[in-house]
Parts: sequence; C-alpha cells; structure tokens
Amino acid sequence: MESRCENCIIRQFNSLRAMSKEELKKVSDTKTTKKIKKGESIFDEGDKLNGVYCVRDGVSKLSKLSANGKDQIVKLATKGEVIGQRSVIAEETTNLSAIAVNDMEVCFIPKESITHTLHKNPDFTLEVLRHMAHDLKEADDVIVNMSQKTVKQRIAEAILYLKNNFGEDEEGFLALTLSREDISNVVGTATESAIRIISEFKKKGFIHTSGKRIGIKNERKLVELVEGF
Amino acid sequence: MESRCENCIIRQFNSLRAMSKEELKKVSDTKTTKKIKKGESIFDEGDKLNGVYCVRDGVSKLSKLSANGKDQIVKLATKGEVIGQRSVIAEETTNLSAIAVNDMEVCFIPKESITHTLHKNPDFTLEVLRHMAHDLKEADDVIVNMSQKTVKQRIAEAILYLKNNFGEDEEGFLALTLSREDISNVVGTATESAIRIISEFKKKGFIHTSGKRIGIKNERKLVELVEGF
DNA sequence: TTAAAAATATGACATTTATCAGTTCTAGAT
DNA sequence: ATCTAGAACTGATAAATGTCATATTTTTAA
Repeated sequence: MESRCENCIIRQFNSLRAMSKEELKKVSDTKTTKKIKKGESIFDEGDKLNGVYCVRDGVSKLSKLSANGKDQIVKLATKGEVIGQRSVIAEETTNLSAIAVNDMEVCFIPKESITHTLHKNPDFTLEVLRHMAHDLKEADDVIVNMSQKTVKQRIAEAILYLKNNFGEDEEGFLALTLSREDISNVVGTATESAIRIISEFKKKGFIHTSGKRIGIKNERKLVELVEGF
Repeated sequence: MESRCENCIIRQFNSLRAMSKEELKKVSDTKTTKKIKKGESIFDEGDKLNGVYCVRDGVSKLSKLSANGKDQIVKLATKGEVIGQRSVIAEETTNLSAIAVNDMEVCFIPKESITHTLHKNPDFTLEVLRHMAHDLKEADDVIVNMSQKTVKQRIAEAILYLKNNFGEDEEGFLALTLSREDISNVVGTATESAIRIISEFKKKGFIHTSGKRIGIKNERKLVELVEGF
C-alpha cells in the first residue's frame, strides 16, 4: 500500500481530503502505521489519546463496557474512517474502547497535526464538523431504534446494515462476520436472545447460516420485519 | 431582555461567543425573536431549516415519532443552547422535532450568517465542533444506558439529570416539571411503567410528589440505584 | 489430526416490561 | 366554585426478554 498520505486513496473518504498539500505533508511525515490483530485493542475506554487513527484496512468496534460485564457496541468503523477524533477535539479521555474485529492496519496521526489544522483551516474544520454532524444523527437514530423497536427488529436491521455497509462474499454470506456475541452487543440484547432470533430467521427462511457466517436469503422479509410488517 | 446579540448574556454559554464583533453584529441584524407557547413546535421532523434557534428562555424537547405513535425524546435544550445546528451544518432536513415543554423565547438566526462564519472563522467552527463532540458523547452514553440499564435505573437517572441540569425550586421540587408521559419518552418506556416506578420511588421515600411535580428526598438512594446498588 | 477451548444452540424458567381496562385526581375553563 | 378533559394512577394479564443450565458444534492450537 501507498505510504504517503498525499497519495492514499483512503483519504478520499474522510475529512483529511480537505487538508492543504502542506498540511497533508506534515501529517504524512509524523504518522506511523500499525498492524492490529483481531481482538486486540487500539485504545481503551478512559485512555487519553495523543492522536487519531485512520483505518486503512479491517474493522474496529467502538464499544463501552458496563459494570455487569456487558459491552455495548456503538459503532463499527471501517476503511477510510477516522477514529478517536471526538476525544481529541473535546480534549477529553475516550468514552469508548476500539477493538479490532478482524486484522487491521491503521495510521496513527499525532494530534498536533490535527489540532493545528483545526485552528488554521476552516475548510478542514468544517469537513470534520460535517462528519460529526452525520455521526450524531446516526447516534440519535440508534437511540430511537433502541427504545422503539423490538430485539427481533433490531437484529433484522443489524443484518441488513452489515450487508449494506460491508457487502457479501462470493458465496452470498455477509462479508463482515461478527460473532453472535458481537451481534448481541450491537443490538443491545443477551447473546442467547440474539442466537435464538437468528435461529428463528433461519427456520423461517429469511437467512441461511454456516458456522457463524450469515447470508441473506429473503431481504424483503427482513425489511418488512424492521418496518413492522 | 437585551435585544442586541452583542450584549446578550445567553451567548456566553454557546458557540456564538467565538464570533467576531462584526459577525455578531450581522447575526444581531438578521435575527428575529419568537415566543413559543407550551406544546407548540419550533420545527418538525423532516423540515428543512433555514436557520438555527438560540434558546433565550424555556425548554424544548427534541424528539422523534415512531410508526406506533410513540415519541422518543433525544435531548432537552434549555437557555443558551442552539438547536437546529446539526441539520443546517449537514445541509439535511431535521431528523427531530422541537416542541416547547414550557413557554419559550427563542431567537431565529438565518443560516447565512452561520454558514458564512463557518467558512471564514475557524475559531467559531472549532467551537461548534467542540459542542457537537460533546453532544455526540452524550448520545453515546444514552445508547449505552438504554441497553444496559433497567427502566427503574433510567428513571432514577432521569430524575437526577433534571435536578442537575434544571435545579430545584424553593419548595424542593424539580424546577423543570415534565409530564409522566414526557418522562417515559425520555427514558424510552411505557407511560404506565414510568408512573408505576415513580410511585414505587415515592413509597420507598426516595422522592416526594405533589401532582405532577417531583422532589428528591433521598438522592443517595437514587444514585445507588443507578449504579446498581 | 485430534484434543481442548470457545462459540453456538436449545430448553426451562424467572423477571421485566407492555398492554388493556378501568378509577381517581387535578388543573384549567366556564 | 364547579364542571370537565386530560393526567395520573392501579390492577390484572400478556408478551418480551433475560438467565441459567446443559448439549452440541465449530474453531483453535498443540
């Protein structure tokens, strides 16, 4: 892969595209690339971040652990997304942990390059702001779904979300395979409940499975379910 | 109340404080002040906003209606807060409705003054960004609470939130009185469930009530409950 | 390749929460 | 002051979801 930010395609998908040539050069000169293995954490809840992470490959789950040992996954960040921005901007410790769902490659960008540009380049700041506005809308939608939809509807929605955001492989399975536990943590339910509902969907012919992999067989039915028949 | 933004105290609490004298003058010249009666809406889900609203007095609930007629309140905006920012920045229709919880006075600021400053004054843009980063963190916390806490815990938390954010009156009641229905919509539960739990708190001596008003009698117990004994 | 570990799956049951059907209270209009 | 619509409340169920116990399958790693 290309190692100069100026030439990195990933950049096209995030706010870094609003940086000037010089700003980008500085980022490129100070960034470091890291490989993170499946299951390892990029940062943990409560950490003070010294920069942001730009995802080049793989997927990370952003989640928060509760007292009773349960995890709530708030977001899945994939290729092109920048994580840790919120904490760096607000100058607070992170409220979430970032754990690799599969093997990842990320670029660490020290916060100085970012904060300097935030103060000097309104185009960049506005671009970051727009991204954050989008994230906030999504978060609001999640809140509403959590309170107004049943677990069954939320699981159906999660399956459709995985298809729309990560696609399917040649065999027709979701390209991103999450464990049943991760699915339950996205949806906010007990693992057994998630498993039970997935089995039910399988019996009804909405999906097919092979091990932990899930493939969609009847998308229409899933959509109908999400929308309440 | 003062009618020039330059002299408005409210401004101290929101991102407008990062505007320059000239920018503020322009805002002041183009803004209009509106009075909104309890129960009236400032804008509705799906509206295209031509500006933002700065709350001078009163409280607005930002909520989303679901197919089954239930409302989820995502945020309560009070004196000093600016609402509608997210939609104006993302150039999208609003995802939420804003309804007055009590009589309100708001200033409408046409979006031109805002967007112009967003492009020109990085201090302002960064200030807005910081506020949005804060809102996003709060939204994440709500998501986690919704999935990991019981209805009882969430009601206790809501009562504490109301105390911490809106204070108490001379008689020891929460200064902001929400209907039981609104409380249930904040917490994401059925109105009857909210009522039942409030009655239980009263029986246990955690709170006292008078009509719809609620006062905290044993804050420690409520805090313990939220944290899981 | 195979044993151990981890994840998935299923049943029985407990708990939480929603729903429906009423009654009582309260605030605002007359 | 009193009438009345809308809140607030309560009880009886029903439905959804969580928990615990255990069996089975899949994955991992020796």
